[in-house]
Amino acid sequence: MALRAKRAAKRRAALTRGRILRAAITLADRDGIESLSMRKLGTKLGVEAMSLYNHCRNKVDMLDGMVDIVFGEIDLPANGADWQTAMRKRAISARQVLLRHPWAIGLMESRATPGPATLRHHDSVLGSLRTAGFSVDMAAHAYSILDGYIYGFTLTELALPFSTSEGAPAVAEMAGTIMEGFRPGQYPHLAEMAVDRAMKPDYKYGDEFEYGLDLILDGIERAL
Amino acid sequence: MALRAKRAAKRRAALTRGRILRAAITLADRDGIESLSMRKLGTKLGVEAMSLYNHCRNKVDMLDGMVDIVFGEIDLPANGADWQTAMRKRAISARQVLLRHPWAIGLMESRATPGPATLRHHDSVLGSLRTAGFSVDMAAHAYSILDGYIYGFTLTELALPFSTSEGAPAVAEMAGTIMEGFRPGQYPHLAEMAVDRAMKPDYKYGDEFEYGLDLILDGIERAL
DNA sequence: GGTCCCGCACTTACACCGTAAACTTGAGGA
DNA sequence: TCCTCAAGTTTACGGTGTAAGTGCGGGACC
Repeated sequence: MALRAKRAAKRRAALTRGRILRAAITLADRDGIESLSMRKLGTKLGVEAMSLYNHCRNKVDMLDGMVDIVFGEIDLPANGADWQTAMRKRAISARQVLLRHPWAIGLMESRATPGPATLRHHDSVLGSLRTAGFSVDMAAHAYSILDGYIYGFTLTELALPFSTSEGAPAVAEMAGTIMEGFRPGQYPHLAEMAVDRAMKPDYKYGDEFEYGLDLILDGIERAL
Repeated sequence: MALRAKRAAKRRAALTRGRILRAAITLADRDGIESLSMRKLGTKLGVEAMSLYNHCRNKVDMLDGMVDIVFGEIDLPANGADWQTAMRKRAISARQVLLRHPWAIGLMESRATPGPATLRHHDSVLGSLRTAGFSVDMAAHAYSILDGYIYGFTLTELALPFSTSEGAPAVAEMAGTIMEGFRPGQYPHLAEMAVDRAMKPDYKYGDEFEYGLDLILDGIERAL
């Protein structure tokens, strides 16, 4: 009866696996994954750390859940479009999601058990390719190369010592200070690259992404 | 004078940044990076944890050093060969090194300060491309796409729930048990892929690597 | 309405972590 | 011989994940 009202009247909304995971993602986005602890997460939810263990088997299980939510944020390939535009949109969405949650890509390494959103995503991508006429082998090739590129590019991008959103001034400065420490001519090609590109005022490494993506999509089409 | 002999006569060989880093890499390779602690590393070297801080500013500095050593293990592109074979060999070497040190790829994400071996490697690759006639822009494109693919593919490969060396039986079994939990037809394309490929006795995901690599190399050549 | 049960949050405790700060020690140079 | 100083040790502190036990409050039954 007034069960709902009573629940709401309790000092805090009911703790839930979903609520925990969402709060954990928010915290990880803001402060980085290495600073995410059960105690801090509990505090944020107005609860003791140990209460979280009523909803997550352990921290690893929680991280699994977080990764699966992130995967769920990636756009699934649209059904109607041709495979190239479908894969292109999916790749761009995936990169955006991974940039939004920089910790997620580093976690993938150790996630052994894919969650439902992850599986649904994979199934949907494979379905899109098969519908477009890809053989099973060719779909596997295409998926492998595309996902490899998406993850790897974004990983590299995140490793760069500046936030992608602030952009050019930061990287120019950074490249400058890094190069200062060298003997002149020690890394000539690196220096050339820095002067010609990285230190230009409108340089954004992220712009490279679509160049490589299109090169790969062309290559796949030709291989069909 | 007999300084050398005296040093050697001390109960243990002198502690050195290099010796620490090599021991840390061995430990990380064996037990995983998350289990590498200063105390365990000290014990392995016959020394207290705090002694390590005489040679490494802190743990992050030590991890930086480890990553740089790993980078140094990757073959530099040979000078004489044409750029395609040079890049091909480098990519294959990089994948092998990263598989040997699975923790390294996850660490790259947060390394802000590249070490000397890392810089030398980048400079050498860029030099190889520029010598082959690539423009600065085209060299940047090629490097970005190749490295993205190498890291991403290897990351994906490491995320698979089986060691690449043991190969087919493990993944077949794994794919089987994962699929068991689903409603039939829930992930039809995933199931098709599993049956057609992953559960075949001689399936190795690693074989995909060179397919994608060659597709990318072809694409780059055509873009020249 | 009274009773019981049990889910869920809490408390306590433990082993481990990175590292700051103060100490000991032993060899090299003056 | 004494001083200096680099390099290893000891101690300590605040943090971590989580096992184990406690207690409360609402829902379900008699």
